[in-house]
Amino acid sequence: MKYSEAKFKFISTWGSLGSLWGINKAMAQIQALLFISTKPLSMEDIMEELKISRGNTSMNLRQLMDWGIVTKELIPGERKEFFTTEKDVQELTRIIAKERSRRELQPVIKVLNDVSSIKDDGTEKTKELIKQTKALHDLTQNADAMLNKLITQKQNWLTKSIIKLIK
Amino acid sequence: MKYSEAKFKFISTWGSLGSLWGINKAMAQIQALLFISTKPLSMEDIMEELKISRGNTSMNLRQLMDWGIVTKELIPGERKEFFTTEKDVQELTRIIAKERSRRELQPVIKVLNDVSSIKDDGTEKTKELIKQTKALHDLTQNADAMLNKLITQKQNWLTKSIIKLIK
DNA sequence: ATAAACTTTCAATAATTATTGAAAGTTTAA
DNA sequence: TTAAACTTTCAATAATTATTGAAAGTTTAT
Repeated sequence: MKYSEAKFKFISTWGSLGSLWGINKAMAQIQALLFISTKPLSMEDIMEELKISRGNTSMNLRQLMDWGIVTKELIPGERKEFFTTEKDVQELTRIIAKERSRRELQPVIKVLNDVSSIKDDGTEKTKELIKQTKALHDLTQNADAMLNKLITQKQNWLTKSIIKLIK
Repeated sequence: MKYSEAKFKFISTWGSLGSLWGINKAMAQIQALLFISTKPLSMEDIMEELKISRGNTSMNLRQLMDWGIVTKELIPGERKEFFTTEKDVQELTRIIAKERSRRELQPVIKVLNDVSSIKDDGTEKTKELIKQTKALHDLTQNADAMLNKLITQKQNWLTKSIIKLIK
């Protein structure tokens, strides 16, 4: 397999995996491209490589920046903006976990909590609704706790990195 | 909050959370409805409750059965087929984890593995591609291992259930 | 074998989501 | 202040995905 073929395959595969992370194709592909790039890329570079429009690139770069995955890099003497992505995969995982929890899990936990606290009128169906909603509430809560654990490990990672630096 | 309101809220919330699990709205809503139902439901019941067409109901029930989440229940004296869902939330999590791993993670692991084994021609960009693809390969592998761990815990769960039964 | 009761399939259609491109907006250099 | 270089916005359009409904298929009872 040649480099260009491998690169293409990597970008498109990672792009389609995006749905697993809850991010769209273009977003995932931009991230993938930056991920294997050895230097920051401009909007022009990205448009060119991925054959996507300026608008699309702009919007998805912005979203990636909102998520905290991509950052602007200012290159002295250049008018254009350049972009890089978080290169540590573990860190990337943490960022995504945190964002998805905040955006998707939290609202669900709230609703499940509301629903599971309806008045128990003693009928079987009400009992079942309460019981099962509570079970899901626990599960979702749990998933959130797991994500949070992942996130707090960031502290350790950061600490370790700093220790490594000052040693 | 009244029962019917709570029920509706629960079904629609769980339905929209479906995307988080990688299943579509109707599929998630059918599962939610069965989840809080105290008795098996027929296709007719489901169509009626969720206001969806016969075809849609049929296709999504089938998919849920493919996933192993929903099972047909034969009720003596009834011509219609009735359906129930796995009621144990943990078990549900395991089934979904397993299916998603099989359907989505496995193919990605394969591609990442292929890509990361391209010939190292010594250039910086090739090195970066190999390095980063390997990192993602490890991550995906890891995610898969986690899901598998979750799945094997099923054994314990089963054992416990059986012990509980025979005690 | 027939017909009623039910389920599945699938082409057509609707709903949703992603993408484009050009106009409007912003920043920088001179 | 002007204009060139660049980015953002957003209405229009394209692509994708979900849903319908009716015809075809299957099963069961007589």
